[in-house]
Amino acid sequence: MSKNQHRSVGKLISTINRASEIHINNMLKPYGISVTQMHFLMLLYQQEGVTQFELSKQLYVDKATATRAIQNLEKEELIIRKESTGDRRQNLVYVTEKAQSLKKDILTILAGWTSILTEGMSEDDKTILLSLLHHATTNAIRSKKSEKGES
Amino acid sequence: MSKNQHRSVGKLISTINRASEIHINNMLKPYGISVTQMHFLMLLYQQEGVTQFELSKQLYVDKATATRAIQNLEKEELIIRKESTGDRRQNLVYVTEKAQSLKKDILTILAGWTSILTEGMSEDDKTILLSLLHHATTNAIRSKKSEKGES
DNA sequence: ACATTATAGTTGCGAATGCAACTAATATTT
DNA sequence: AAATATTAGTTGCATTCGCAACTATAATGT
Repeated sequence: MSKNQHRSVGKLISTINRASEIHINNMLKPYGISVTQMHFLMLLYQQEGVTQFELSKQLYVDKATATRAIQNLEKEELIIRKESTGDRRQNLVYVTEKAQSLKKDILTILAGWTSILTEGMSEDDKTILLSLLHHATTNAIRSKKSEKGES
Repeated sequence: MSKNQHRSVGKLISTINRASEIHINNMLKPYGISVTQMHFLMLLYQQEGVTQFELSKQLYVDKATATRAIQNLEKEELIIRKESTGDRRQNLVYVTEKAQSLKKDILTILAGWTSILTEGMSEDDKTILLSLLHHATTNAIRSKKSEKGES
């Protein structure tokens, strides 16, 4: 009765996240990129010429993390950076052809992990889970902002 | 239409987890412990005289992580380790009085964060979220095991 | 009983990340 | 237009974690 009684949302999420990182990092090893770098790539498949700061905001990571992730993606020749002509502080980021050719593989890896996580759930459950997680994410972000000097 | 289209379970969980760690670590700073160390403490509030390896299994973290977390908890005088008499390889871990006196605070911090995460959800939704996360956790752990040499 | 194997815990290492301090460029104020 | 403040990006630092190698004990096989 007392064992495993403590199953808070936070603890469960932490456990899932650790497993996710290990699994996806292993799957991505042949491509020379990490989970976080993959998430940057996913954003860049949808948007061209975004700044690093904008990417860090969309992923809710520190801009220093963005710098390093993007540096590695550039080293792997998956993206290129162009200094913005309008504002020379900004780097605009673009995916390369090589990244485009990897897109299908990456989507497969991501979908594979999602399907492992949701194995045994009904389609409705999957939808509900996504919706509730999105709700919780919004709450988490709002809290994070209000603890700083938000707007 | 294309913005924020990529909202995979894994990405949402990663975002929530990052916010969780930052928030709870900040709240725990006065106590000199981290989120992970808190999770160890939570287990130890329910069980006396458990081995480090057992604790690492219950939290699904590497045993090296357990070693370091428990070392720090010992440094903070929140737990003590006793070499098992039956098997001298094992360290049996016990919480101290000091840890007991912190229990209420820690539970409050944890509950506070959970209630931030679930703000605006109905009671039913909270139950469903916990249940689906537990389901996903089970899937994640099974996958992790089967990728090694499981049983 | 002795040799081999397995197990609990520790330590070194590399990778990742947030924070804070810094640089360079732009925006704002006076 | 000169001075000040803000912003994008980078870098140093401290912390954390998983993996792999190692030590010591214990369990198993012959």
